[in-house]
Amino acid sequence: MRGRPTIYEDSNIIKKAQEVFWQKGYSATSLSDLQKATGAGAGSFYNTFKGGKKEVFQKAVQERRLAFTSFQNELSNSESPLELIKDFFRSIAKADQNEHLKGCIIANTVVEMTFIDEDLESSAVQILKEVEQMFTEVIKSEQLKGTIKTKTAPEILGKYLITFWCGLNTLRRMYPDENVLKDQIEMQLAVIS
Amino acid sequence: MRGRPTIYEDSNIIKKAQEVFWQKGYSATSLSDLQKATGAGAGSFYNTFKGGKKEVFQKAVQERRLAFTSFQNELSNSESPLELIKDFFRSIAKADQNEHLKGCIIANTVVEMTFIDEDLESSAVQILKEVEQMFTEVIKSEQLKGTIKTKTAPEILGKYLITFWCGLNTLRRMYPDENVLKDQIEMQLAVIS
DNA sequence: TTATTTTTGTAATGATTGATACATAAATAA
DNA sequence: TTATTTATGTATCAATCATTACAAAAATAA
Repeated sequence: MRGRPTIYEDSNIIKKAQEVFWQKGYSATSLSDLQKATGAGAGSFYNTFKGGKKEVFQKAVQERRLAFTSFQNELSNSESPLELIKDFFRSIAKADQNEHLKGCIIANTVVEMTFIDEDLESSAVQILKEVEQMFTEVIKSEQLKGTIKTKTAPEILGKYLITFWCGLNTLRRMYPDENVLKDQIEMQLAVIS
Repeated sequence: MRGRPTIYEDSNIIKKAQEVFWQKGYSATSLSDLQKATGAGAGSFYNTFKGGKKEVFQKAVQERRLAFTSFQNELSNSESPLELIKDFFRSIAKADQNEHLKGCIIANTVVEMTFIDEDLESSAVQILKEVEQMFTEVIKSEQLKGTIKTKTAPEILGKYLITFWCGLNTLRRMYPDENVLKDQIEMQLAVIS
């Protein structure tokens, strides 16, 4: 292949940009912030991402979506997928202070982008709905197996869990404290049993 | 009193500014946006609020806090405060599309301001904690009265409700639909009984 | 070598940001 | 009336915004 070799890999720019977006959100992150974080100057930046800031944000969000897809794979190989989901919630309590304050970039995006950018907002909403659907399906199957006694509709319980996820996104910032969060998470998970 | 009479009342500027902040958040709202919404030019604006944009945002948030204080008064005069709280949650489902998308300005602020402005973030967190405490106290008293059977600690149930409130803040944007929200709210309120 | 291609770094773009300067308007007090 | 005070409207500020322009760098192909 011809041309000057690439120093700043697309994937690396996205990763570094994601870190900044995750903390500061979309509007409060400047191109200057991104250039500092990625090391890439304006030349490389716009050569790689013609769509500029917005394209990189979209890709940072989609990058996060991959983590979810990967979790979905774990689920399908698991013997007790519900326990996997519960353990995932439980693991949140153990995160460090900074992770608590960062929260979930997808949930953050829904809140920030609602009247600002419809594309960014709706793609974040879609991801949350996919996660919700995953919750719902696992619950439905465990109800059939009889592992879950509650007869509440799986669609309601799936929405309950995604609501919890989004609520936890703020509770973590109010109380970035393992002990507080641990008790809350156990209490809310007990509803699904 | 001497001097040219005031056209743009402080309280009116704050109200109009709050509408914009509520929709667009802090960072994405420009002084130009505020001037259009309030009618006040830069002269009046900075004459009234020496602290500029940030001071007005603080006051818009505190203005919202008054709505909460007023609800607290209703509560203390009520014979069944828990039912009042539940009805408040139930009323959320009936809001119109735009209100759903706006969500709660306090919860929004916690998410947006975390790494941006510590003053604004922590004052929003404090308000959420006050609301949580109100929940907790009502639950505690109803447990003593025997109206609530659940023996779960009132502190846990209070945090459960504030977590629900913040989760609903995002669920409403995913499903700005009365029927969907109604069922979810009933399901989550049923936990406190 | 030379031509071609791609990336990089830097300088500049015009627009917008939040905030200030300041003259004028419009009231009251003396 | 005249002096004083306060609010308003407009012009302007430097800083920053996202983006573009473009020449130099650094590789391969011919």
